[in-house]
Amino acid sequence: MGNFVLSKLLDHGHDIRSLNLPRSAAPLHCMGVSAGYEQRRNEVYSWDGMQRGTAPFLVIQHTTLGEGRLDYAGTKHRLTPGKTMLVTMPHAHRYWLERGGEWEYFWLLLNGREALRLAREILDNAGPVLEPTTTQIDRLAAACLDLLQMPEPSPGLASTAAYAAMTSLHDTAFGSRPAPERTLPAGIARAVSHIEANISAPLPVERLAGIAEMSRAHFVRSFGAALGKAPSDYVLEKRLERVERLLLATEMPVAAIAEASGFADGNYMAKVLRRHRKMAPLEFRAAGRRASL
DNA sequence: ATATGCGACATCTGGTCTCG
DNA sequence: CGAGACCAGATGTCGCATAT
Repeated sequence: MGNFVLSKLLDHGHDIRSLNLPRSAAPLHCMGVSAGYEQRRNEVYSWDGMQRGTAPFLVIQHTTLGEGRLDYAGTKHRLTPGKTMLVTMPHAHRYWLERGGEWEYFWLLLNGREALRLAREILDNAGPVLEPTTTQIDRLAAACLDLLQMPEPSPGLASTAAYAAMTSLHDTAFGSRPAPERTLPAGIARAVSHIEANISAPLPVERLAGIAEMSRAHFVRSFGAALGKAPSDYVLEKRLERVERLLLATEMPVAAIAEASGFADGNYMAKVLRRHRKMAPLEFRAAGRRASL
């Protein structure tokens, strides 16, 4: 009967660690910021989800002993051993230790768009309190231990640990059930289908926001929450997919492909392709042809 | 409580141009 | 056709205000 990694974490003893990583030139969207393993007893311990700034992040806290309390938008939960709490900030919730109580847990603090997107999906589906299987707990504990013990922290390693934690929670919340058809908010869905239908036309964010009937700032926020990436990134990906298809499936010249894919000219298209695929257009065409022989 | 709008900001990118 | 320098304008964010 497992929990091998969990016991290693318990052996590791109480500890807290914050990683102060430099801002990367190529941002990772699921990032571990800090982690810890602690015991609280007979003390005042309370966190309010509205009082922790406005920069969004999320906390995963898994109880190993004792009991914590969570008030999540009016619903009260008991956090007993084996239960994992997932909360995002800012949000109307509070978690605390009852007077005279005892609470032992390990926790991870993450940020990044993808981490928040996953958290939102999990919260929508399963709520803020999860009961992972033994294996899933071990995966969480391993991620926590990784963040605590990482000898030379780097954005990549911190992201790997954070992703491991989120995917464990994902499995807890969704298991192997088939995905329920994704329902995007109506405005975002309108914008997305407009993008797909008009990929060869200019698609400035301002106009997409108009189609979604939102302000530009709010549109970018909602789009990121729903799809895990910025609108311009999404558009660029769609354009690139089209460019690649046309390069491989047709003999169209570069300039024509650029126009058909929404790029102003072949020159710029080549620059983008090079940045994302490390290949010039005709090089990509040749390489693809070679690979399919 | 939550969703949305507003305006300012620093940063990034699309598009142009030159050259090989 | 492709690489690279350049920069106005576009983009993503933030803190805060307002609406539902």
